[in-house]
Amino acid sequence: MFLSTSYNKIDSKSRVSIPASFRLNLEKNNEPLILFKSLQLKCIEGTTYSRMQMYINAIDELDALSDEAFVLRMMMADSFEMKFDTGGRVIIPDILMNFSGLTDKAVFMGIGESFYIWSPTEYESQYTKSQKILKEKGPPKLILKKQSD
Amino acid sequence: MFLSTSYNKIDSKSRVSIPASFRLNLEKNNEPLILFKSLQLKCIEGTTYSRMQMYINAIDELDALSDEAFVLRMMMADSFEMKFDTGGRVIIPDILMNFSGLTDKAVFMGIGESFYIWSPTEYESQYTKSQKILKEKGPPKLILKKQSD
DNA sequence: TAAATTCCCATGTTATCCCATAAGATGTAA
DNA sequence: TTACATCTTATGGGATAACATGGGAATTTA
Repeated sequence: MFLSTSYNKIDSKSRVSIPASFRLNLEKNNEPLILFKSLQLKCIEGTTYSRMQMYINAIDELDALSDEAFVLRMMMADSFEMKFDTGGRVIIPDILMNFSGLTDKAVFMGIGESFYIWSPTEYESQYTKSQKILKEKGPPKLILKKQSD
Repeated sequence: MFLSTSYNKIDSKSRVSIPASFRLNLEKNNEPLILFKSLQLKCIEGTTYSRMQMYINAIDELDALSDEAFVLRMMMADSFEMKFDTGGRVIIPDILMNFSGLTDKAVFMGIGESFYIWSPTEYESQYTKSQKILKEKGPPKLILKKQSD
């Protein structure tokens, strides 16, 4: 599970340290890391190889000619399997740097099954927005369920 | 699985490098590479030998005299098993070059179980189209399932 | 024998590996 | 609590390997 927030530096080689707790989560499950363009937000999304595999399996379940399948295939084109160096860093592909507006600092934000990587300005504006919604509409009403797998 | 996007050059001998990550994916599963005309798009599709076998099996499930079976058989006729040179390149057959409008640059686009090869112009127009659909209809609503095999 | 194809090696660029350091956290004993 | 040692984490830079690509020699085909 990916939780918590941290700021890390992106160096001149586009290298950035993935937070240790995220790395540990991947390592203990023996999962490669996949980064991809978020479909709804201006940020990079990180998740496990096996979760990405679920998205791919979902494509075959859809009508091959549908818009949904088309969009999902394009999502795969904007997805990348990451390799860690000995210091726990990855190189962020240019496509993802440009899309998310990253330059020299990245905000890592764990959201459970995956995590977001934002530029500091985008992060702050989205965070402010979420606080505003929370204040106006109150906390969401949830129905909690135990794992069923 | 095939992920990510990359631009590679097609030289005067119709040679082109298959992206290293695609090659590795094939090698580690000991799979030959098959290229064929896409059925729905103006591009070449690449996939594993065993996924092509699944298409062939699917034909047998159809009415042998149906239009669908006819189209699929024709697709097989335009499919080619590729041989790699020592540098990881293949020679794209003329039929596929002409069909997809390829000249001197190829865009490789991983879409999960297979990948597309586009001319840069065709790629850009299709990519733009997908972004437009995403914006208008929003991200596809999926129910992700764990692997069942 | 001319043309095309296959094989092999050379090269520049880029990514990957490896080592070093500094800041911070954690632990231990006075 | 303070002082010191140890471990982890983030980060910098240089050496090395991998990749994409060009070109030529050897081999095949017509």
